[in-house]
Amino acid sequence: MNGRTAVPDLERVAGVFHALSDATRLQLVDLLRAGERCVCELTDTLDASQSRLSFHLRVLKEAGLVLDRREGRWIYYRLNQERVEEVASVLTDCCAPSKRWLKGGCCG
Amino acid sequence: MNGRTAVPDLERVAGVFHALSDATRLQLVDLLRAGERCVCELTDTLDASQSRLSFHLRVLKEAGLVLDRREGRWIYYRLNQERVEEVASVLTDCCAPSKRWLKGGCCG
DNA sequence: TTGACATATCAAGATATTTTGATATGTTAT
DNA sequence: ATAACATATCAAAATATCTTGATATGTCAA
Repeated sequence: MNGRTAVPDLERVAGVFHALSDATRLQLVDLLRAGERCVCELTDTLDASQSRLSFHLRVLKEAGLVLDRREGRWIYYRLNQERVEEVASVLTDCCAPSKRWLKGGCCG
Repeated sequence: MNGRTAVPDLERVAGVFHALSDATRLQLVDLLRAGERCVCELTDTLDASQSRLSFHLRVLKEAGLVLDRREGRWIYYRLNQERVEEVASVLTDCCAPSKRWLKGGCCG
């Protein structure tokens, strides 16, 4: 991005935050905190169109924040606790100045 | 957003995550973890154009993640620890299913 | 009081994201 | 086999974000 540093984590972390940067997706995450849900339950609850939620679920999935599994015709989504915790720790560490944060940061 | 719920926090939280969803801004936050910096130090370190960093700093500022103060011709930016911690706790709570998360969430 | 410096803001173009409606894919019941 | 269902994907339009270069604002030094 700036031609000098190669910080592999940067884009990935930014991608996870991007996945969390939308109100609809935050609502999805909020719903999934209570446990696995199939897409139709989510569309019902959020009163959102099928393709719209499908899009947002894909964004969350590609960021690694949710996992899915098929059961019959339904596809169930659930939080990927591990990934959420990993990102939570980025922010937690952010407030603990002694800890290294983004690998290879450019503090010169 | 979906016409049924009024979740004031949602957009604000989404806004903070959006501010964190860009590699340049994450680098800025990373730099500021070490303490206050003026814009010219940041542009030097990141080798980014002045107006570009100014734009990104504004995004961070509008999200409440950084604060600034003028000293002479320089403007110094620093992390707003409080806000960072607040957002960190959103994610931390996300992994603790018992706690309420987004106010007025739409779990029916 | 002019010039140089540090930073912000603006407008235009370049990119990326989101929504919508249509269609495709996979699954089950008949 | 066919129809109905649950979901994904696609293409196009609508929006939003980012970058760039130009200009504006505020501050200091000469």
